[in-house]
Amino acid sequence: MAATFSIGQAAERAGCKVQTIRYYEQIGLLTAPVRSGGNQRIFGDAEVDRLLFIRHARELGFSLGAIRDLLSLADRPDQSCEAADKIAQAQLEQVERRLARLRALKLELQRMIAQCAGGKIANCRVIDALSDRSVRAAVRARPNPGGRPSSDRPGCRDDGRRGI
Amino acid sequence: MAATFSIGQAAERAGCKVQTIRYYEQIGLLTAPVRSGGNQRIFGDAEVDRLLFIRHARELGFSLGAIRDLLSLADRPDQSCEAADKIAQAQLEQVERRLARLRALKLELQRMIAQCAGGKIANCRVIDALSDRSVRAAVRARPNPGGRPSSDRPGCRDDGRRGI
DNA sequence: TGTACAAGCTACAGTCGCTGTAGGTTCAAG
DNA sequence: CTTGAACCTACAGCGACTGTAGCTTGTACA
Repeated sequence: MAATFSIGQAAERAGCKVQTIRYYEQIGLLTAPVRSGGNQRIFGDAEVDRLLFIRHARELGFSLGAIRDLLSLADRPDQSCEAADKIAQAQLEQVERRLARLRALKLELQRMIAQCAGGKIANCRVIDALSDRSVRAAVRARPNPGGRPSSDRPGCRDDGRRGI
Repeated sequence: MAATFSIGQAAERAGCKVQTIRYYEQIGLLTAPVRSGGNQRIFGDAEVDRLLFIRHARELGFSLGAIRDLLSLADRPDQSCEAADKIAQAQLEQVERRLARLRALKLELQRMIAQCAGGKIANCRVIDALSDRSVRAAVRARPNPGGRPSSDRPGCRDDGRRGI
């Protein structure tokens, strides 16, 4: 006999809020589940899996629109996966652009902090650090703006799942 | 003689919308510029630089609050470093967390794409990867052991709104 | 100098992806 | 049977824009 879950249990499994599930249902990303006699939602494994898929994709930065596309692709298993690949590729490119910029900013912040050893912020260049020109310079100065497979640790930590 | 720009020209230079500039002024991120006789805003190089800074920082995922802090570093170059150093340090930590997070995302996206060898959806590893429990755990696993999904950052689609 | 039309102005509503609250109902443990 | 947690709907609010309405200003060309 198949497992069933209340909305609270489903939320716990997916690592999201109860309201988020209701919101996904409301916008049609999840189909409305069956209800109990007392009008409470009852989720099965399939629904929870779909929810997990959505949450995971959100954590990877996919928009709900992109997730809707991915889900509809997954619903038609005979088609080519070219479209899914395209979506993931676009996401990867965006991530790489952000990485390059962030690395430049990190260098600049480190430089500032090092310079700033108890004195004045005489030549603070935060703004320069992020102006188009200097970012391009900083990225160019570094040999690897997103090319080689780096040896970065994958198990890095972040206190918030949102924000990048 | 210093260059001046209309709001439209400033927007073009910063790569944002006219309304966005007015919004930044409204919330006090940009100081109100001088106006022409006909009440139209006139921007100088300094204002455009500041605007560029805001846009790049936004692209890096900083909130407007954090950007306000970063700007305050640049705005008070004569002050003692102590307060500024704190802000820079906090921002650096945030940058490092974002970098770590982005590296993990990049690896996973690369892995997904590498395995999607242009077949059919039925074998599409992109969709698989998003459904895979172990992968999901690896990405999500940044510390949230208390159970509650971290809600310290309100969700909005500042990420992923372009490019996917 | 007149005129057309692009670009500016203010004010306000809508968007995305949630999150919170109010006020009521249902369920399960004691 | 009671209590209190969890559920329900409906709606407001957030951050960071984005769009629209209805008006005014600037400018290029005849």
